[in-house]
Amino acid sequence: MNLWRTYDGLRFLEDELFARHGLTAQQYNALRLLKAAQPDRIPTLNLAARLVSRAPDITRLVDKLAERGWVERERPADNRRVVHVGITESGIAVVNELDAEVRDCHVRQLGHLRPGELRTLIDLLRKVREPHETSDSIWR
Amino acid sequence: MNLWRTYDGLRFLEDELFARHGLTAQQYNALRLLKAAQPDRIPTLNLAARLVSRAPDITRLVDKLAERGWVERERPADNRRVVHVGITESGIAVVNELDAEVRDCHVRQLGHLRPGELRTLIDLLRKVREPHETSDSIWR
DNA sequence: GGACAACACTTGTTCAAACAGGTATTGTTC
DNA sequence: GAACAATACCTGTTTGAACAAGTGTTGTCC
Repeated sequence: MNLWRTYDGLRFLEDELFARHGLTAQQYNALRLLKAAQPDRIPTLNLAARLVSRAPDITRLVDKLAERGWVERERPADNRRVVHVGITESGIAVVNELDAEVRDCHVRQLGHLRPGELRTLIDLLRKVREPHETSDSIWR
Repeated sequence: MNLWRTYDGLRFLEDELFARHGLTAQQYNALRLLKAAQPDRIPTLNLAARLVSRAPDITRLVDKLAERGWVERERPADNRRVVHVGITESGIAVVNELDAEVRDCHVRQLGHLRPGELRTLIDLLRKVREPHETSDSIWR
């Protein structure tokens, strides 16, 4: 319950930030990952696996980003099952615009902790997660 | 992001548990609080303030609990603005039934941590939250 | 005591999350 | 090389979360 309450409190600040720009935290996260993967494109479900929250609805999440012209999809000829998703120039611009605001938000969220406390918290959270992550998770 | 990821992983276990009994974590939380307040009834918005997540939709949350006969509502004659919510016998029975399962779930979630680590985590999470809680919050 | 603000919800509506089941494509086995 | 399973998404539908605006009730100030 402590974890839940804390998450809920911090999330409120983020949600407000992202809502001002018309997107959700999860959508921003997807854009950020696609920007990091750039110039490569990555398969849809691969993207889903890297997101913070599990996303059974990844198709529609990408739909919404595509509608705004922030990502592009492509079905490669050599394997027409997968759909490769890549970020566009305007998508990169959005992530860059948000960068400073996100940093400020993190300071408001956690800036009152001493660096050592933050370190301990991160280590403890990783330890909490450890048995719950699958062996191939990028979060281990 | 560590907090988000950890919350998301642990929540999955809970959600599964509560879903098997046809309710959400937030609904269970409301029932638990009403049971604790028993035999008193508490005003709707007062209940909302005690919940873990903020709940602008408290009315419909209570609606759903009332539909299943787990809570009762009453509009007192001396102040017809408020609605007092109380748990019923069958509501109490549901919370009691779930009690053991919830305990097991917590063990699966956090049982691999040493008591000292858990203590440190709780203290750190409270410190993270502190500036984000209003002065009258029951979570300080 | 009548106007007006404050209170405590309630309702309408929109949107994202979740699950189940479906489709198109490719590997695999005999 | 044909059947069958596995892969990688996609779609239909339900449900909860969220915000904005509305309603009925009570305090308060002149």
